[in-house]
Amino acid sequence: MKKQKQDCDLKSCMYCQLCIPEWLPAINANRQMVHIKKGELLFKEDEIMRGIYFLYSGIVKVHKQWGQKELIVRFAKKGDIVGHRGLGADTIYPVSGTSLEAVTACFIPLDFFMASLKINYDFMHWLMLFFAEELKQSERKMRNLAHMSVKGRIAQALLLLQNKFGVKPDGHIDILLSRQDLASYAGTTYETVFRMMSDLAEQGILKVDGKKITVLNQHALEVLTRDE
Amino acid sequence: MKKQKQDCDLKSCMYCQLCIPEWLPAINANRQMVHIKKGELLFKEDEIMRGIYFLYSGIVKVHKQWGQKELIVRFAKKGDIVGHRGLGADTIYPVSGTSLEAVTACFIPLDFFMASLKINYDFMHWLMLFFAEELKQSERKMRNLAHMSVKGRIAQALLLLQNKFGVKPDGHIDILLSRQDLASYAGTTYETVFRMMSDLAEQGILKVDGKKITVLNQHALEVLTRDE
DNA sequence: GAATTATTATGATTTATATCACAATTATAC
DNA sequence: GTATAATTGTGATATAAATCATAATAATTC
Repeated sequence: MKKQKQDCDLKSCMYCQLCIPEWLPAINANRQMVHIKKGELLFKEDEIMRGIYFLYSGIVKVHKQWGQKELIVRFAKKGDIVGHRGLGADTIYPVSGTSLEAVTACFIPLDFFMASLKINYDFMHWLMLFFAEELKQSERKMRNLAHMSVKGRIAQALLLLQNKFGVKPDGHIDILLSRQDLASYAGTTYETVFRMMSDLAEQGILKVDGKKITVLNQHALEVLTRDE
Repeated sequence: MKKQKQDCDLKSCMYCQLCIPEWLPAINANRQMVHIKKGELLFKEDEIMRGIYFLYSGIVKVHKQWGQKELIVRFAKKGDIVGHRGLGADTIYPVSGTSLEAVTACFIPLDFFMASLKINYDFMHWLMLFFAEELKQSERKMRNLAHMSVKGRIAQALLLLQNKFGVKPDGHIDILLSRQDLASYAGTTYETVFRMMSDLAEQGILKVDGKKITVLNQHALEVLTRDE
């Protein structure tokens, strides 16, 4: 991972948008542009938190390990904040961030970030509500892992991905994931993902062409995510 | 649920501790004491958020439903904040709060609570870090549900309970849960909880006497929560 | 562009854990 | 203090989904 000074427009993330204008020069002086290639680590689970990242381009998967198995807790794209899960009682990253395609990000060192919070009420308010929203989503997913069937969780995962990344002109969800990543996101194995997706394709609910997945019947997917 | 004006010392929760002294009279004017009996709802999943609660006494389980099944995401005791999961993009409670024993709580209406945040930087900062910490814990549990065995999850649940509620002089964890509640906390069924606990008792790791559970070998439980 | 590595496809087999069933307690209510 | 409901204990059975195995593609790398 290389770091370099380089300009961004200072208005493409919530940090720059919500900090007071007088603070922007300070941000400019403290930020570092970070470039990583596809498949590289941006930050690593269990390591001491160095700071926060705001993504300029590319996609990052945020994941936790359990022995050989992983669970993807979130995907982040342009404009998103990542690394903030390290905040709290200790400042150890509880997750890793790995790029799925080449990533450019703005790195804010932890001490400067914490100082920013003291000055910028609006940003801290936003961050607090953002954590609240992520907690909601996390607990919804937790319940799904505990009680929903695998097919329901895969349906839910596809709906969330479509909602976050949108679709290309031809209709396929605008993110290309390996079966293994999809499995890690839905909390299952890639073999099971394969079987369930074949099944959904046969039923005409999905169209699957390699990594390009098109939702043909969104309502049917939503029904699969309902209880009972 | 009955509400009544009644004094508390205005210093038993983080809200009163971190708000500026000048704000305390406003808190005093807006808070409402709430009393509910064992097994009653304090707030209900999917309902519009009315406000936040701080517990004075009793224990509350915070839980989500999935059809007939439930998942307990957290237990709260004296001093703890509950109902804050309603904050975020919308203000719908994503969970229910049910008392496990008679509860007295301080209710703060949502609009006054939001106003408090604007005035009291220290409290908002604490709340933000509290959300961050809860998100960490939530995602750890999420990973456990996805990849850890049931026995590991039960061991983890017992360790968390012992850590939060402590032990009575005779050594048993200072919270009495039904097997079903323990199961809902560990993300399994009460039959499986029973079997696993019998097993752990046979191995001399636990002592189980009705609802009184004593951890005899904490290290052995911790080993069960490790990966591989 | 050949060689190596990773991903995808697919069936067979195993296993952990839920579900079902019912008796025995224990708690709660009237 | 008896009646009713809820919780606990325990074995038998079912099943969803993981694991194992192996071939077929596809994607990197040198």
